[in-house]
Amino acid sequence: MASKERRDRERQETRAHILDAARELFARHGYQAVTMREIARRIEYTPTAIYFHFKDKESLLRELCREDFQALGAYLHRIGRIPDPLERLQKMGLAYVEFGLKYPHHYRLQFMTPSLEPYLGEIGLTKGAPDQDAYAFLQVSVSEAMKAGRFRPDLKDPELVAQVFWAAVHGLVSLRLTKAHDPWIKWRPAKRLARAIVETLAQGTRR
Amino acid sequence: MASKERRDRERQETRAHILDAARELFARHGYQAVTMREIARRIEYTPTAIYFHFKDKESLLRELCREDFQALGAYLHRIGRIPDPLERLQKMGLAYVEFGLKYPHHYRLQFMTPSLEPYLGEIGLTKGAPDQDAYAFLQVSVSEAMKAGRFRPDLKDPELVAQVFWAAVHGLVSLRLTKAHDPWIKWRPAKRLARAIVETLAQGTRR
DNA sequence: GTGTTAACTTAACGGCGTTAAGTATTAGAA
DNA sequence: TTCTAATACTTAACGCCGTTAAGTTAACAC
Repeated sequence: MASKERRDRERQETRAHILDAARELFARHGYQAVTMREIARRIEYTPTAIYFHFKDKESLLRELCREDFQALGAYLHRIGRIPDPLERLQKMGLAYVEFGLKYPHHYRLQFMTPSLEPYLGEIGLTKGAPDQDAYAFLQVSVSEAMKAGRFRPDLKDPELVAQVFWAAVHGLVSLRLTKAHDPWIKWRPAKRLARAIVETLAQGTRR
Repeated sequence: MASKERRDRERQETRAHILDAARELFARHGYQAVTMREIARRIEYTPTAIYFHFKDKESLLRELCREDFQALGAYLHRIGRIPDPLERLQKMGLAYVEFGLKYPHHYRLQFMTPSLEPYLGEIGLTKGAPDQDAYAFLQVSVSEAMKAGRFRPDLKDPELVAQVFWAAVHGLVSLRLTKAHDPWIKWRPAKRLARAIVETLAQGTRR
């Protein structure tokens, strides 16, 4: 009957509850610091109940990460199709850094958490769809710039150039996240650094 | 009498034993995965014995890290004083990536482990000594290049440029370490990526 | 009305980092 | 030479953790 559907709905609701609690706690304290017991307490269930909805702590993480990758994809795709591919690449770089520093905990989970290393390809995002797969979007933009002859002639491999761009912006975000409060370093404002990086990349790859 | 010195020496020896065991286990399995009990087993003491020599697990990490920072400083300083500062910066970038990928676990501890975030300034390295403080060495080289008028005229802040260089090479190392086996990405060889990055940086900042 | 299943809870396991309390060995003082 | 005190440990335990086996309860199918 309809009761079956209601139960299904209720199941999805508690599932979502768990995810919400986990998301907030992970975001506030980091993956490692959060315990299953704490998540359970938050939603007023016993720890065991979570295991009825998720295999283990790591699958919680992966589920959240899947959502975050989609969010990043959308965030970058929002930039849209700026006609000039080099300019688009610069805007993407700025947006990437913005995303990373705006949602540091999401970013940590996605790109700085080793435990989820081998599973990224298996979390069910459609590879190559530019609005979901930010890396594909980057590749496409690099390829277009290359086809338009905007890069130095010795840069013939789009994948290589894409990886150079990605590495540079990721470096900025991840360094600032791990060494944010280190008195050893007198950090320049992130915005200025981001601009300097994307400009250097553009200048350095330009024909 | 002399027995005091012998005891001191013995104390240092077991201390070193603990550090050696910790170093190897951290390197093989990563900080989080290694337990104090395992370290103790390795050196045939009880777990409690470690606490006589070190405050807790994290101070083990910090002590090892101190050594690693010195190692990196020496590794880069080895490059010596190539007269042309832009060329020197490129060589430093390549060496940095080499170091990171050659000693991935050391690198992880130094630059990708959040728990040691606020203590970097307190681990007893001499700040500013170019053979110990790799960041100082980088700064000096950037400053020299700037004074020699090798950079674009709009690049007037040595600290900013140093941070751009660092971010780029760190991005390469850390991305490759966390996403090394991700089938999502078809990684280009690290050497080629490193060369492409330092060339792009040099081209992109050059006058 | 009875049996089955879904969605939980209770209780427990083995492991963790860490600490309080105890113990042998040694050093130096009386 | 005996006593005291410190050193370098060990034993036992605490309060956590992720996870699981077994039990419970309520709603449904027949």
